[in-house]
Amino acid sequence: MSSSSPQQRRGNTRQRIQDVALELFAEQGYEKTSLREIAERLDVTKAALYYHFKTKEDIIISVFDDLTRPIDDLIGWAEEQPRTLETKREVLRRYSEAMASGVSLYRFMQENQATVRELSIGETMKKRLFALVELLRSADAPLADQVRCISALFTLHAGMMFLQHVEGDPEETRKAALEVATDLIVQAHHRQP
Amino acid sequence: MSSSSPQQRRGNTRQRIQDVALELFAEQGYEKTSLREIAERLDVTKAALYYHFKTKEDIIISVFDDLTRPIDDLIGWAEEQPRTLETKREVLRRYSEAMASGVSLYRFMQENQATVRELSIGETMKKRLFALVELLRSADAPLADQVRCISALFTLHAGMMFLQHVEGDPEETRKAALEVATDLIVQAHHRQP
DNA sequence: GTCTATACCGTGATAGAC
DNA sequence: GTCTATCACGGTATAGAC
Repeated sequence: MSSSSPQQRRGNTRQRIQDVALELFAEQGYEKTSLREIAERLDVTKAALYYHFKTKEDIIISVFDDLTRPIDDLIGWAEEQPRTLETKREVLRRYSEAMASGVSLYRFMQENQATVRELSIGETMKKRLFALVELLRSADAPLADQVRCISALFTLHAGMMFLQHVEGDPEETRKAALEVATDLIVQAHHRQP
Repeated sequence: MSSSSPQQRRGNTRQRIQDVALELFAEQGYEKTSLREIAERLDVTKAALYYHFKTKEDIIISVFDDLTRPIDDLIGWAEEQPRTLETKREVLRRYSEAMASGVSLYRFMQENQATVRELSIGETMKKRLFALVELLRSADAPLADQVRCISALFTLHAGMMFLQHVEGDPEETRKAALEVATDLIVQAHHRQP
């Protein structure tokens, strides 16, 4: 018991910046959160942040990279599977779980789309979303069924964000959203050859 | 033909500020749009804007009030109707149309949720969304069916925003989204007594 | 290698002159 | 009704203390 005082000694500063930043970004929005505020919470100066990260954008990029690897893996896995209904169900299941274990980040992206769109992570996220839609939909299906696939994805988001504030048990709500989403892709899937 | 030159003479300045502001807010996001930029587009100074509006927030509030009256009317109308399936369908139909005729505003609210949430219009919008959900759902229905009602609303949003960039004819896409949304509330409705 | 002090320019906002 | 001047705060940058 020699070192390590009020706010932990060292080495973990970078990690602590990421944690605090994500928390505040998700709570108050990206632009409304100032670097000063992040620095004050950690009891350092603004300039200290610039030792660990080149810019404000860099902070959120690093968080994004760390927390969305599961989605990347999921897409990689799914693209090597046969395009069966069961594969699609599994994609939704895993996507729902991935979101649940990174709520803050997904809430941030949901509520700061205008910001994210101009950031470099915007392009990345857009590509992944398209990849997911591509995995779920059948190109020759009627337009309504293609909408169903996208709607399924949005339902999972809605289930996490909007519903969480209204109903009781989040986990139960997540399951319900997953059920509805699955239902949608089942309908869309069955109408194809 | 005496007055009215390069940029229209007068009296409509307030209106022109609203138009330009909404356009830029929807395009680049609320925070990324500076008052200087708005002023420059109109060929006046920043301070001139402050004659017409107390704050930046006041600008978007005024636009919001002007453009969301249809939703307010819709809710008022629906609350006096019998809670039948046909009423619910009509709510979705009109909501979809209302969004179509105010795309910029809805896109702004969709992509700047974090900002809107802290603004006074956030509370108003939240109340209206809840009112709409209340009109669509049946309190005693299973959780999954309640999710379906919310999902229906989100599907309309998705149909307007996300899909618009991907597919071809926006009007056709809107119709498809409306179809899927209607389908969802039909399912939810039939499972109640 | 980790941080502080300090300064730069752009932002929303205000007061007061024309 | 519109402008100039001025303000505090935002992200960013660098020099240098430990």
